[in-house]
Amino acid sequence: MSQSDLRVRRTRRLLREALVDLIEERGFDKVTVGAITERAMVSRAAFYRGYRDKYQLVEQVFDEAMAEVRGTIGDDERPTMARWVAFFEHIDAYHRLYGALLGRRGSAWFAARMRSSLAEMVAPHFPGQDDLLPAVLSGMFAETITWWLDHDRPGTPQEIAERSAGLAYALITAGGGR
Amino acid sequence: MSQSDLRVRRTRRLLREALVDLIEERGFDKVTVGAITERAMVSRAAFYRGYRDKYQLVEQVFDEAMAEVRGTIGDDERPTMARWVAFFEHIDAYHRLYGALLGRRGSAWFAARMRSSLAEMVAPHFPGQDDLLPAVLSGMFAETITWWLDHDRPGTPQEIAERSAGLAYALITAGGGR
DNA sequence: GGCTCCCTGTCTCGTTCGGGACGGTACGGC
DNA sequence: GCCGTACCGTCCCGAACGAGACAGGGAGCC
Repeated sequence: MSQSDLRVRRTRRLLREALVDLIEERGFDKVTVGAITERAMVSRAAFYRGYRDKYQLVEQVFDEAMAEVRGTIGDDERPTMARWVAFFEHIDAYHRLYGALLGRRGSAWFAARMRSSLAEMVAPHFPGQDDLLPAVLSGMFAETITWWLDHDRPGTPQEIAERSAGLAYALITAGGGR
Repeated sequence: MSQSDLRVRRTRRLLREALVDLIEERGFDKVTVGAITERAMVSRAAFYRGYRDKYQLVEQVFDEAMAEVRGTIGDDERPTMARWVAFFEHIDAYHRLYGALLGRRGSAWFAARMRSSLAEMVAPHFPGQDDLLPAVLSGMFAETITWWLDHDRPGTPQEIAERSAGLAYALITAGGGR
């Protein structure tokens, strides 16, 4: 019920945008709940009705974005080039969010969380193995994204997707044989 | 009381921004109340609690901006160059609003209203005369602003202020002698 | 040790808001 | 003609919200 209430969706959106603004301005560590709510024109009480703290806000914003990209990419297919491209197009569309969270002003806590999320997305493609390869792949992947965003996204999403895919396949054929 | 409620101020701001967006996109005439509230993430009921119709929204947004510029310029001084510059700096800061309202996609109704507002600002400087000179001055003034905004504000506010002031003084010395 | 700030997280009460339905008007297609 | 569609403007009621106060926790400074 309340999930679809326009006020709830609006509050979430305003808080999300204020969060990204403030991370860009002063870095995640220096962002306070009061500053977020002031920028968002939302009361602190409303913030705490929806979130435990600023960390949970980041998690939820991130989860929503990941859910969206999972939806557009699809779950059960093998990794094709179209899916790589779709992923980087998603990063491109949300570049302010990811750049703020993963960049120099982001938080190490979140970067680690993102790597583990990526590992979970990758792992099903390598059944019956331990989780070293997914972990390394996701680390490489996260690093590629961070580099791309920190350098203001040079080239098109297609190009960076192709380069990233090339690196990943090299890693898989080299170390994936067991 | 309710004027200072954060929700009221937020609603006004969201509606104002949505209005400017939509005028830029489709022109004032094609903007509906439903489209404004949808873009602003505000209910139609909330809109009608605050405004009679879209025209009153524009009027109030415009009145707020004019009140602000009157405040920064001051009321009782003679027109100095500093005041001309301050005025164009205001136009510059709110260029999306004025560009949307006065430009090709704006409304003739509003442009006329703006001219008469400018005439009211100018008239006190020419006491004891009929109102032809203020009317002509404000028309020229409005035209200058419209031209500047439609051409993406070439030059600095200072430069356009100086040119505009030069034109105005020429008009005054020519026709103001009576 | 004190003291002052600033921030956190929680709560209550009165206000504003959204959902949704209503009747009315205008326009266009068949 | 008679439909369907779209927008307007108004209303009620329950839900979300803001204001403001509260206790508690650091960090810095004298």
